[in-house]
Order: sequence, then C-alpha cells, then structure tokens
Amino acid sequence: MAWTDERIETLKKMWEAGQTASQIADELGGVSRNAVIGKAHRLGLQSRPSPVRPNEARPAEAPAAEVRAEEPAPTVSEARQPAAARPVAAVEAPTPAPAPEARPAAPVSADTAPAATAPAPAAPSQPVLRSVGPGGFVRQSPGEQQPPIAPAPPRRLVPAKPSPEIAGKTSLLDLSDKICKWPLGHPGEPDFHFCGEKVNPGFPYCVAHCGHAYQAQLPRRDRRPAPPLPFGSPRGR
DNA sequence: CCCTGATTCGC
DNA sequence: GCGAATCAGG
Repeated sequence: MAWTDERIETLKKMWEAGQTASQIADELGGVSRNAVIGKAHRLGLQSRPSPVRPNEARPAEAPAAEVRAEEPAPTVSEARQPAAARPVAAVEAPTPAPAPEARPAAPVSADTAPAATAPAPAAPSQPVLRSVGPGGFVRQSPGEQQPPIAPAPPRRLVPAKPSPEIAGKTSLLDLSDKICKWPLGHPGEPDFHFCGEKVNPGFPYCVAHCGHAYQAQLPRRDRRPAPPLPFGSPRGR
C-alpha cells in the first residue's frame, strides 16, 4: 500500500489529533502500526508522549559517537545509538493522549500554579507564549494541549466519500491549526464533527470552547454536579 | 499478557 | 522511503 497524498494527509491529521498509531493504521488499512509510526517520523511529526524513554540513553553499548572510518563493521555488535541528539526538541506533553470517553475539562490543578514547576524547555522552534483565555486559563506551552478528540473513531472516518450527514461539517480531515478542534457529537455517529470555528490563537479551540475546555478548578461545593462532557456520557461498546 | 511509541536497519 | 523487528515503558 503506497503512501498517497491522501493517506499521508490522514496520517498527519490523525496523528496530530492524538490518535494512536494503531488506530491510524487501522483506519488507513493496509499498513501496520509500525508503518504508521515509521512514516510519522519520516514526516517529521512531533512525537507524542511516549511510554518509553523519559530516560537518558539506554545503558546500551557503544555510547561513543561512532567514528565511521570506512571500517566495515566486522561483527554486528548491534550498537543502537542513544540518539541523544535527535531533532526532538519537542515539548513534553503532560497531557497524554486523551483517553476515550474522557473529558477535556478541568485540566487545571487546584493550586493554580502551572508555571511554577514548569520545566518549560522553551523550544526554540515554538514560541512559549503565555496567553490568557476568556476563562482565565493560562496557556502553558504549545503542544501541551491536546484536543479532547481521540475516542477511537470507528472504521471509515471520512474516507473519500463524505456522507450527506457530515456534508458541510468539519471532519477530522478538515482539522488544522487554525480551526477549533472541539468535537461535537459522538465519534462514529453520522453527524460527528468538529466545531470548526476560528481558534483562539495559541489554542486548539475557539474562544468559546476554550472556555469549556479550560476551567479553573472550583471548590467542590461550587462545582456543578454534572460538568460538561464534550463526549457525553460514557457509552458502552 | 496487553497496550504504547521509538529506533534500527535490511530491503 | 519503507516497515518488520526489536526495544522499552505503562
């Protein structure tokens, strides 16, 4: 299966939307999870919170930078480079892939001191802008915010033939950095789509949905019994 | 065990 | 460029 433009496009969108490699591979079909990951890396897509490797280079062998002196390595000593100097200047995303059925609301801790311990790697490529949204939320760093999308879209998302239901709606494939990624409806349902409004600059959502997504933690007393759930109540499957 | 993503390396 | 094999953490 070749990586056509559309397939690459889908891969990008889904990857950025926080879908797992498995889900992406599943959706694309004809490719393995590894293929997706490999492709994603080749495309230079940002890595997402990986279960592995918060650690320094493995105690593996041959930590020294290889001095390729035209020497045909005699034995396959199998030296996996620590790859310390990988292009991963990426920012760590404390918010792992949003769990299915999870709600994006109230990510703000009670202490309201997000910046305090913030390691803030200050990626050179990405401006560490710290803006304040309508809800009084603070932007931590680009990439730290993950859209609340992810509940594994069932098969056939929006392949090539959009159904009449989603015509004119913002589908996964329509997502971009400029439009609100707030999900409306339930993944898998015919009318599932995304908000599509212009984003609140620096955020994955429009101003209105930022207000929903980023709410300061209120004292329990004042909290509403039923907080807004972008994905509605949990549903079995 | 299952899952995840990262990395390597033969093709 | 591709992706299976492999690794390593949850």
